[in-house]
Amino acid sequence: MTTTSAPRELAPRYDAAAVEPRIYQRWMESGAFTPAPTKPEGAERFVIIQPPPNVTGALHLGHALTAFVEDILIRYHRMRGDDTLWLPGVDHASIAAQFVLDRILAEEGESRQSLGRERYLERMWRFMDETRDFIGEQHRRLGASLDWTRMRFTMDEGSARAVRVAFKRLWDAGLAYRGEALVNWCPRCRTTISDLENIKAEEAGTLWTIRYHLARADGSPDPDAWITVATTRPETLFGDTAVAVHPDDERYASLVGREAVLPFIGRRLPIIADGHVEREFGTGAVKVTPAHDFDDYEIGRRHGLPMVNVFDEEARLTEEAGPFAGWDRYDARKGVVAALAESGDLEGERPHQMVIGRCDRCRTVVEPRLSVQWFIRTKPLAERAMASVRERRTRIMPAHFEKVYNHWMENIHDWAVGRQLWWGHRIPAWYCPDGHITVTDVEAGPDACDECGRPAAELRQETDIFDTWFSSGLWPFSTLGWPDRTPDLERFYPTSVMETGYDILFFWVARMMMLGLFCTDVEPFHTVYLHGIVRDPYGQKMSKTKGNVVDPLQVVEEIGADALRFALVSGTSPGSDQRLTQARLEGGRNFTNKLWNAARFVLSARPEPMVEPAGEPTLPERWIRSRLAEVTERATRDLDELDLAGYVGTVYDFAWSEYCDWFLEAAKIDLRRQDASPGERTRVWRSLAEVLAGVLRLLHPALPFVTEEIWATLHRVDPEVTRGEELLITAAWPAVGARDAAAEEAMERVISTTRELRNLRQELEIQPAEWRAVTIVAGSATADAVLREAEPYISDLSRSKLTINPPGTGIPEHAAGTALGFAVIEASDAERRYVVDRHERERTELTEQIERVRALLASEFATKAPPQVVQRERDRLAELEARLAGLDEKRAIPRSGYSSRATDRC
RNA sequence: GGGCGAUUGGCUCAGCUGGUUAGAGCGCACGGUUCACAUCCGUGAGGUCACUGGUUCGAAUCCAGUAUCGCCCACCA
Repeated sequence: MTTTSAPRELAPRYDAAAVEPRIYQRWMESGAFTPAPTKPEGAERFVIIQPPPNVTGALHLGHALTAFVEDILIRYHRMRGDDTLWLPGVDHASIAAQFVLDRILAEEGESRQSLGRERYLERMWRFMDETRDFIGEQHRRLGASLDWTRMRFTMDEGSARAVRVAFKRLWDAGLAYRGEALVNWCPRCRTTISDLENIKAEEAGTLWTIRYHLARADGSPDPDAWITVATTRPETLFGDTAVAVHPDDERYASLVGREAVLPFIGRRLPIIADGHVEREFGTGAVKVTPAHDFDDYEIGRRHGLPMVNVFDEEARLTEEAGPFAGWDRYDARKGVVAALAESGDLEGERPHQMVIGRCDRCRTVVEPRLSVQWFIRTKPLAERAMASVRERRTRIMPAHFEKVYNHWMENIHDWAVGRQLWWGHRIPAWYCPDGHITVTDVEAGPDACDECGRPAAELRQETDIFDTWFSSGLWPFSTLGWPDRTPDLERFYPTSVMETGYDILFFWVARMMMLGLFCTDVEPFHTVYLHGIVRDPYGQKMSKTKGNVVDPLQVVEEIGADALRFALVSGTSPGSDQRLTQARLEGGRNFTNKLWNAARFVLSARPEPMVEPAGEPTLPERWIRSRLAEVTERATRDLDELDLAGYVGTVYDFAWSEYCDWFLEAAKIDLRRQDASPGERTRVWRSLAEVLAGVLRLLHPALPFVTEEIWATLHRVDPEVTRGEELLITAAWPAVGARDAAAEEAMERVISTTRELRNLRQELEIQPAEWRAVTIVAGSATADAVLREAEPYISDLSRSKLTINPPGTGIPEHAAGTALGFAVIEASDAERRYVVDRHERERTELTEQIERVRALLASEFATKAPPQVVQRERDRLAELEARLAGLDEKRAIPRSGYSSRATDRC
């Protein structure tokens, strides 16, 4: 670390861009991010395994939000002395990585094909080495206190082994199998994709109606008899193996059992009845293409139809398509339609809204494709995963996502885990020439075929790799050493909170639950915290194409990571989207600035010499400490309940509206009093500094940089205030102090009174700089005592030369009511007139209010509401009546004033 | 076709298990050159809590329905 001078003051302006990296460096050097070598005695576990960002990705606001939420929780628990681990990682993201590398290869004049598997993978690893640290670097800039010594990668050795072992166990348990099924195929990525990666949306299409001529006895088409089918995909016609109608559809009843002839190639198609067909749709007759449509596949299976594959892996028509063999699917569509039109068999076409699935990665229209694939049998896994949530062993926040989770789990399909890509974990299955399958978790592969004992040399490994989410699903424990029972696994598993966007609840959270329970017999985390999407100010999703993307790092450069963190976290609510506006960002920046300046004042106000504190604490001192106690309690509770916006808001309000607005101002007055002794000054300053220290501790998880920077100076200036704790990141979370209800109540009245005086001055258009004489007649003995103690504050903060009269002193007509008694302001006749009028209005209002409460108390409310609530209303009525009595009393008194009966208005 | 969520001052959002006069930030109006901060300070205006009905002594809050917006799931070619 560079040696810097050690200033005892803070710079006039907080320069986040300069301070933040320096502070981060200090944290790194302190080792604060890494858990102690052994678990501290009695410490509770708090562990978050970071959702690994894609290795190829640039940091976006979603990552930033995740990092901030997790960092706040980790810092909080670290300060509490819990056994804390936050483990970072990156995901190898098969398809996404391939996508990016393909582009790079294209620039280099190469391609996947030109390189071949081996050289391609070498190139990929080189690419990984170049980009792997990128996202971590960005997280460091955000202030994320991740334990970088435990950095993991879903393609590292540990993950690879976990993948093999998990798959072997699934295979042995009969939960992994290989079979033929219709899967989603992306013709551009040339791989299977999961249901989740197949993004469906309404699109405009065309519905064609086509005549299929009935077959005559010799199999030739009858030119005069036909059945008209409706289709949106004429090009799949070559894969038709039947025509289906509804069993109860009388229009076609006579045709069921006959055959139609497929145009172009003359295949004979049985006309079958199937309940799945909608009579109302199209013509009520549908061509059945089992190899290229999920519905038709089911029909085909029910009726034992042949399944004819007409597309190759790039969705070009195969030899099955006769004259159209080799055509692209969309060219073929046009060609088929044109040919049918020419032959007169195209009956009609009309525009049609339909749902089209596109590849999540490349937006290419997904093609259902019949192929032999590896599957995970998910039903039994899903059962357990649902039970965990139902029985509260894992809690989902917000709770309503439980329904979404259950619904998905209940309707889950088997998971097609194979991908026809190169970059990823290769499925550890070997085939022998006799068709036997051997699955092993041994990296080198099996010695021999499990079934027939053929030697390894004759076995051939599966070329498919796993869906990226398979290794991601093992993440919470593969990162801790599983399948070995490592000390880390023992100490840190299961983890505490899984924080991620609700948009990957199924992709990832659901799979971690299923695989976690299967592999480790325990839920991988206790709480799933789902955050929403960060949108632009108009509620639009951010996207590169819209050009409305906010780059977190740019924001950090401009206003600092703390400010961004404040903006994002104060707007977050689990499960809900938020809009990020300039105003919110400025709010964050302003708050760091406010803190900085408050601290700057505190540091500069330190009296010299510092001596033994002396004297009793003032009302503001007692008040602020009591308030800090309450805020500490609330902030702690908010954090325990994962209400982060609540936590930030609580401390923000306290710091700004109570500490800065009132206590700081009150303390200034005490520190500047001529008659204050050094001991008293020391005491007041200590209160100032200690409460500031309390605020810094409370705020550190939310605004780690600015609080740490202020802390450093505070510690240098007065280590007693920081209790000798040099670094805030490892300082103790504050304990809840004692409350002082009397002080809180009294100070509240002092504040109200001050406000009322300011308000009155403004209404009377008194110049802000002008000091006026004000006499306050205390409303009660208590108020009298409070007034005498608070006189300097009320005076100074309202620019009043204050005189305090005891209760019962005469109250002139132009006195104004305040929380502590009547205030008589030195005034001109016009001003007096104004105050008198003002009080007429007040009197009317008061009378109305009293009427309302009386009516309420006369109603059933009095007998049916809980006694406590009724009592509150009674108390309120008494206070209103007392105030009214005070007003009346005042009016009864001649202007000269004289003593009268005391009334307790306080 | 199912399901979920939202609807609170001009804008963005808080309002827990129903309980006084519904809060905040931004914006707006007025005022502020003193020793933390104009990235600030002070004062103020502004809300039939989407609508209809119900439960209740009492509803922004609970229930039912309606409307609008958004999202998720789904096998009408």
